[in-house]
Amino acid sequence: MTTRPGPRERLLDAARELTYSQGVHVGVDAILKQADVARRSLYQHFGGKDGLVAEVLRSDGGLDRYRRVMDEAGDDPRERVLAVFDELDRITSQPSFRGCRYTAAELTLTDPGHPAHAEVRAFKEGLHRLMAAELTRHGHPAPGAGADQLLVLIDGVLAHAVTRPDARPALAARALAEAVLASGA
Amino acid sequence: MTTRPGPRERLLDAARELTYSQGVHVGVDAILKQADVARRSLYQHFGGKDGLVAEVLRSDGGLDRYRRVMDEAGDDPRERVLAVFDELDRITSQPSFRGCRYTAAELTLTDPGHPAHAEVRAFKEGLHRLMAAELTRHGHPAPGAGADQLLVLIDGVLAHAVTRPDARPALAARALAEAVLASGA
DNA sequence: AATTAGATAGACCGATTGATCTACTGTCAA
DNA sequence: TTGACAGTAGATCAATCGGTCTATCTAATT
Repeated sequence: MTTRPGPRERLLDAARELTYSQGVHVGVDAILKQADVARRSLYQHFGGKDGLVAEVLRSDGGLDRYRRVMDEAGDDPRERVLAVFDELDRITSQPSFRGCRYTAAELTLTDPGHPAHAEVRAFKEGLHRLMAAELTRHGHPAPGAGADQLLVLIDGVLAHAVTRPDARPALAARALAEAVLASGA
Repeated sequence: MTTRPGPRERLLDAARELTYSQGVHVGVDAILKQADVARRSLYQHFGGKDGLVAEVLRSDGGLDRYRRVMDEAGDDPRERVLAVFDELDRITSQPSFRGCRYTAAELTLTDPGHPAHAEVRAFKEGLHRLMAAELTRHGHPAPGAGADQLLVLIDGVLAHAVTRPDARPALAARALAEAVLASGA
């Protein structure tokens, strides 16, 4: 049998799910109820709701997902980058898709001092490094600028698909990603 | 002297400013205070906070801004489209920039029945028509798909610039917009 | 001058927010 | 057995939320 995860893990899992489906403004009560955890445990482990939300973003493993998708696409940098947009098309086509967790946190949390902002920035910087590395291997003349373009495309897909998923923005972006890759022919 | 606008206009102005700088979760009290309007007037004119927020989006005139920017760029469709991204670069470089009002509303308001969602959709559909018209004049072989690409770029710029404004995402997107325009050579 | 509609001021409501607190339970090690 | 500790359960707190209410005032219409 599988041992039930500890309160800390249960809190993270519940918060991860609820903050995505309901937004970061879910009540603490709802998270506690779904995690089946005592109120005190939340403040013991994370100091408060802000700390929990930030830790959800930090431990989300979003970068690993991108890495895995690219690794499954093989060795060719071109195929690896394009595979990201194929995956985005799958993700944004699901009914449960509700936008990018990081962008949503950035736009929803008004307070500039909220610890979540640092996690969002760290994530996007990490993604930038990831893409720049691929472009470097591909022989792109300006991997940094090219990665900026890819990030705009990714964020654009995730933002636009919330309102107009039927437009299949990931496919539209895929074609433009080919243009980015063509820069380093 | 200029006559003071009526309560309805003052409410819209205050809500427009506060929902952008503080997010749509600003309290009704803050809006009433800044508008210097009685509580009752809000419910008389808009039925409630939801109605006010939706009307702010509907009456924002965002499409007119895009039209104006393009008109000031002259007649050439290519120049008109690229001018949009030059303007986006200016907007996203301002310290007061806090992201796209429509995307923020879409991501922040969890309730699918919120009247704001219809306004967001109407705005983006209108923008799509606007861009498709330019591409048609430009001789683009698939104006609808091309407009989808431009919208992804625009949303991407506005989403990405919140976290990484120094990357100048509008300039990165501008180069890709040229690729979109080149499709209809 | 009388009537009426719109605006103002502010008390008030129930619900919910995030957070703190005390008291109790179970487990494991010394 | 004792003590330490993490977790549970739940009362409780002040603050805030959106919304309704009554009462008063004002300005335009009749």
